[in-house]
Amino acid sequence: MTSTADKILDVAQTLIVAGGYNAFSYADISDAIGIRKASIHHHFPTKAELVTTLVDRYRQQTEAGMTSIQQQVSSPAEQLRFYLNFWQTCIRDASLPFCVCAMLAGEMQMLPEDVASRVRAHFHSLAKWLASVLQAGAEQRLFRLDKRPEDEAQVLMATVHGAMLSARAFNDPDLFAAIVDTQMARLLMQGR
Amino acid sequence: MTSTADKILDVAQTLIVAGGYNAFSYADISDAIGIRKASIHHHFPTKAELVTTLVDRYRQQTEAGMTSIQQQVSSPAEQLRFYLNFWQTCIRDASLPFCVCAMLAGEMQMLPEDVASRVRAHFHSLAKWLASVLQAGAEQRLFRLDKRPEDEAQVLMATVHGAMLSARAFNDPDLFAAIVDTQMARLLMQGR
DNA sequence: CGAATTCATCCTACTAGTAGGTAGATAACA
DNA sequence: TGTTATCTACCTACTAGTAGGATGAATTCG
Repeated sequence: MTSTADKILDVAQTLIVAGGYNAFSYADISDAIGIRKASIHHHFPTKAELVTTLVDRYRQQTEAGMTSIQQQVSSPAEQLRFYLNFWQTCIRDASLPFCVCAMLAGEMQMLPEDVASRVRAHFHSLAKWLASVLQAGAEQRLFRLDKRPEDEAQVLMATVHGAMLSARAFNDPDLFAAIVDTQMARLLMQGR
Repeated sequence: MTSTADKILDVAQTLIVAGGYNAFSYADISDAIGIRKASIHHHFPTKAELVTTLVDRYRQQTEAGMTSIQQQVSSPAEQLRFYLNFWQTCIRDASLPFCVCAMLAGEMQMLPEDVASRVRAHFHSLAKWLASVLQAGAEQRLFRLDKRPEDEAQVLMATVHGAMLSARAFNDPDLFAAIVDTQMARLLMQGR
């Protein structure tokens, strides 16, 4: 049993992932969960506060996911594989076919500052996590890095987000896996 | 001297690039170019038609750009460099800090079908052009491709779009160049 | 115990403002 | 002259957000 506030955030997340900040309204949420608009305003007085809370929750879930990956598997190569598989699955079964923060990043200039700063923070922490995994992998001679782990992490992150976009543009979930797997293979020291 | 219709498209393009399909209105354009809303409707009866025309124009400009690159420089490596430099410059001087179609691709599900199909078409032709450049470069031993040119083109395109997103998220235009140059360097057969 | 009170949740009904779009008059132009 | 471009004025639907009341479940008080 989930709370009303959580249900509101769930619907809002789905709608944001589908079309961004400006593509959803309180009325949409109202219709989706069978509650009056005013009741949504009771839980989240303004749209900015709603999305702020939403991004906070998303960041928390992401952080938990990262920690979980690092606890469950020890090999940096497998850790990266887990991260990529997560999105591969999300996109394939259409459960979360886009990163909330990647979606919002495109609208950065139009977002309330409270939201924008949190989106930026997500990008920072994701880049940091990827860099740490890449660095650990490089130290264990699992990855071959041409540049600093931080730089390679930026490339990888961009590829992942771009692959989400391409999968959507081509309406082909498998394209995400194809792009990301190519990049993953390039990181692994193949035939060296 | 540009026509009113072109001025409308110019403003609309700037606004779409800033926040997507749902983040601009006829009133915004009206304010920007000092013309009444109704006059915009004279040129573009509906918003869908406006954006459809806009994407058509953008695709035409892109096509012309590609052709121009292939006429002016012969080396596939330089052709690719030209393409990447174009975006590097656009993003750095903030003239066109995002690809219109990449922006719209994120909102694919909410777009009018006429717009969506054109966005898809842009992705197809861009992927095709990149693949042809990569293939030519591989044949001339300028690029080292791990996979088929079509697959490598998809990776490259995703990286470019993802780099646009990152540059925006981090509010750092130079990040685009850093990401894209790393990927470019990887394509070139550097001492391997 | 039971009554009074607080509180959270949800509601109906409303606001001011904006969305995309239309009708019809007027002006400029070929 | 008719055609193209622009205007004023308006429409309906929707936007985020507010005011104030009904319900019911805790909590406090006599």
